Amino acid sequence: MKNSPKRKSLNPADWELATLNVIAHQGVSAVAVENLAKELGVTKGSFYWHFANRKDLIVSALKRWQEDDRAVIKEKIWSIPDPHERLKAWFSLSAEPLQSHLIYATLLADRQHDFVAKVLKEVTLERLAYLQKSYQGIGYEEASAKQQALLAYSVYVGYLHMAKTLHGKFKDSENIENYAQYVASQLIPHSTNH
Amino acid sequence: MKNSPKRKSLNPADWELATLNVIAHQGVSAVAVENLAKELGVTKGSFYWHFANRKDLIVSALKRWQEDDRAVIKEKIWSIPDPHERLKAWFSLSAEPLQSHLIYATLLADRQHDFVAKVLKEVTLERLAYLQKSYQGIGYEEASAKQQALLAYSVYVGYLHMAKTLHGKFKDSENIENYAQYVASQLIPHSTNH
DNA sequence: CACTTTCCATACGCAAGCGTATTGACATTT
DNA sequence: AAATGTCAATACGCTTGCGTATGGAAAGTG
Repeated sequence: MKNSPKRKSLNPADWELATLNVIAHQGVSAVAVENLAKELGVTKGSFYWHFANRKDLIVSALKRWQEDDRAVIKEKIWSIPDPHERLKAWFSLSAEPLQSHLIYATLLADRQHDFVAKVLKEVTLERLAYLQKSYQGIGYEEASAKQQALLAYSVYVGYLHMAKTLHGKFKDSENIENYAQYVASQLIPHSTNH
Repeated sequence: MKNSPKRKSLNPADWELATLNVIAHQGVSAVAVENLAKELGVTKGSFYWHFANRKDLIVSALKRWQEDDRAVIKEKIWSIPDPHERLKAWFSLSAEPLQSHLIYATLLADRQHDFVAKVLKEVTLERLAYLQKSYQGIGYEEASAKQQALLAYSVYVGYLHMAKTLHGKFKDSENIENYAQYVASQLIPHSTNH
C-alpha cells in the first residue's frame, strides 16, 4: 500500500483519498493523522501544512465523497429518462461493490459526530427525493411514492449492512446478481405504460 | 441519572446495563470505564474488582443483550403459531422504539471489533432463519423464502438507520404506524389459506 | 471481638494521539 | 546567487483513557 518510490509532493487530495479509504474500512474514529502520514510515507509535519486539524481533514474528505458520489449517481442514474429503467438501474448500482457504498454504510455508523450526521442527512434526503420522483414517474401519487421510496431506500441500506455482517454466508451461497434481480422485481411494479 | 441516595453495592449487572445504555446511544467506542464509574457514582477501583478489563465488560454486556433480546423475541414473536400472524407481529415489533433496536443498529456500526462482529453475525443469522421459516410456513419454498427473509430483514435494518438518520423529518411528517402497515402489506403476501 | 470478604478510593505508570514549534531541504523566483 | 515559498522531519507538550498497586472501610463470620 506504500507509495511509488519516486514521491512527488503530496497535496490535500492525497490525504483526503487516504482518509476515505480508512473511513470505508474502519470508520471515522479510526482516522489518525499519524497513521495516515505513515501510510503516505511522510510524517505529521506534512499533514499540518495542508490541513488545520483532524476535523478539517475529515470534513474535507467527506465533502469530496459527497460530491463525487453525487456526480456518479447523477451520471449513471438520473440521466436515464425513463423512470422505470431508472429504478432498475438504481437497484443494479446498489449491488455493485463500490467504495462509495462502503463509505455510506460506515457513515451511518459514525453519525454520532455532528458533521457526519450533517452530510449523511443531506445525501439521504437527496436520494430519497430522486427515488420518490422516479416512483411518481411510473404512476405513484406523491404520498405513496414517498413511502415506496423510503421502503426501497431502506432495502438499499439494509443490504449494505447485511453484506458486511454476513460476510461469507452471503456473497457465496446466494448469488448477488440473483438477489438484486429479485429485489427489483419486488419493489418495482411491472411496467404499466409499455 | 445518578443512583438512589442509599447505594447498595454494585454488581456486574449494573455495569453491564450502564454499558448497554452507552452503546445504544453512542456506540461501543464510547464505552469508557471511568465515565461509567462516574455515572454509577463510584470510581475505577470498583470496576476492576468486577471485571478483568474493558473488553471483558463489553463482551459481557453484549452477551446479556443477546440473551435478553432472544428471550423477548422468542416470547413475543416465535410463540405465535400462525406464520402469517407471526410475520405481522415481527414487522410490528420492528417499529417499536425498543432499546434493543438501538443497540442492534449501533452494533452494525461497530462491527470493526471482532467480538462485536461475532455477536452480530449470530443474532442476524438466527433471526434470518426464523424469518425464513415463517415465510416457508405461508407457502414459500425454501430458496425463495430465504430471499424474501433477507429482503424483509434488510428493510428492518434499513428502517433502523433511516429513523436515526432522518431524525425529525421522519417521525414527524410520516406516521410510523402508517409506514409499518405499508411495509407489512408490501412484504407479506395476503393470506392464502384463510 | 478478632478476622476475613467484599467493595471501593487514591495514586501512579503508561501508551495513543492531537496539535505546536522549530528547523531544514528543495524548488522557484528575482 | 540570494531570497522566498513549498513541503516535510524532529521534538515537545498535553489530554484521554486503560490498567495496576495498594490501602481502607463496611459487612459478614467465627
